[in-house]
Amino acid sequence: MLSPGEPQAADGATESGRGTRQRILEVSAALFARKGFHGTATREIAAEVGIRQPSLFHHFPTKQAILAELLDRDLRPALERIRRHRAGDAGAAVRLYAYLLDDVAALVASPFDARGLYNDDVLLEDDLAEQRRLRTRLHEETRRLIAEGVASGDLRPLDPLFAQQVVSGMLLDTIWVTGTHLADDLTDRPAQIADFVLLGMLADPARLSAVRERAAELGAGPPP
Amino acid sequence: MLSPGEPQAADGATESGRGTRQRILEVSAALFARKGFHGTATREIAAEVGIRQPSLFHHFPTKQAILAELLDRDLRPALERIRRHRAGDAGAAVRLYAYLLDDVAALVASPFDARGLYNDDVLLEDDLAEQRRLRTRLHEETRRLIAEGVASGDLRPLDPLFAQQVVSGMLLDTIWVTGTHLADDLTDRPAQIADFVLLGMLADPARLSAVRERAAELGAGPPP
DNA sequence: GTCTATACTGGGATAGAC
DNA sequence: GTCTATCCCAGTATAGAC
Repeated sequence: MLSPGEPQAADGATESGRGTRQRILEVSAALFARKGFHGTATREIAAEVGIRQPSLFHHFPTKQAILAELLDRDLRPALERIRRHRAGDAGAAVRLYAYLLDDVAALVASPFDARGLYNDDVLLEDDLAEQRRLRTRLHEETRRLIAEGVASGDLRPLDPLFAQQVVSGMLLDTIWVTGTHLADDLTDRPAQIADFVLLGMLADPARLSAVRERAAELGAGPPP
Repeated sequence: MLSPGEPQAADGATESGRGTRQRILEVSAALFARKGFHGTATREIAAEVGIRQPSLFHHFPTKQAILAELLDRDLRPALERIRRHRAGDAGAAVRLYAYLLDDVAALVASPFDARGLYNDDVLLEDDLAEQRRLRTRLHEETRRLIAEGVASGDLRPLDPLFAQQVVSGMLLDTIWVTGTHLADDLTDRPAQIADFVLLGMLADPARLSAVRERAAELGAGPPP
């Protein structure tokens, strides 16, 4: 998945300026995803971008700085999404459904391949404390949204920690599947995920179609 | 300086022979899980085992060989489990439920920490072709069990690939949660996971309790 | 079966020319 | 902003004594 507007030329990119930084991010994300942070050499990144290894350090001070920016670009919009949806005034089940639709759609469409950025110990480095914080917030928001649903009776009495872990896991899994192109067609994913999660959590599973319709009214689907 | 010969182990380990090999496997699994294969240095493994780095190579020819054995010990019993359950004569939903109970219980109880062994590119190395094959088989068995359920009408008409990915993802996620001790009490996990998955897949969610009871009759719970 | 010493490689990062 | 050249450390693995 290449960022829109960038030439997909073999390498002789006409615009070397701002484009290079972006390409470094995209290429790094894909490699980190496939081989892990430690498994990816800066030389590989450079090679795929089409420059020499030391040239990377003109754009980023360290290899970790690349990771930090990738995490930021992944986490900040995600946090914004769940906050926006949580703040809605529909029932918790509808808000959860709408959030899932929106989030999965965003993940599937992202030019970055965030998969595998989170399974690593690197996140424990001091330099990534901020990113760790963002991630914790994201989990908290998820847990709260679910807890609201449980409290209102929309959702069955799940352990909120378990439920949050399920949701986070399924979202991460989506990123993985997206990145590896393990599934050919991903247009259905948002609905598949949202349906599955809600069925597993709704106090009354028969309400799924009502929840789905209400979320659709709110325009929660992926933007065209 | 450590006195050579006798281990300083707390658990009456006069056996330096076979015990060390086992400890290397356990320690490596935990470290690979936390830091990834490439992120883990053989020196770290050795340090935690309580020997010097070169001594590792008396027990394993290469670092990759440690990983290969870990994968084997994780995949072979898992494959055996799903085959056994798939071969049962209950309905597909019951067999799926029983398998999930059994598998999650095994994962939670495992001395090995298989989390993070699978997210890495190392799996693509030639030496790990056999392990890759086992993993594919495991996915196939899962997909078939689900497909049987869909065919019989027990399960709603899910895309089998999507469903398999959900199940595999949730199992991997369990391993992760187990390893990080992110949840204090895991005795409920098998039932939590099995319930959640079945609710998401059953054609008639109201049948869950019946499925649950039938699986319990089959003695599908974790062995005492 | 474990040790010390060490060979050898790969990888992150810097210096300085163009 | 990219290059070449290079530094230096970390990492896997081997040799050989005990």
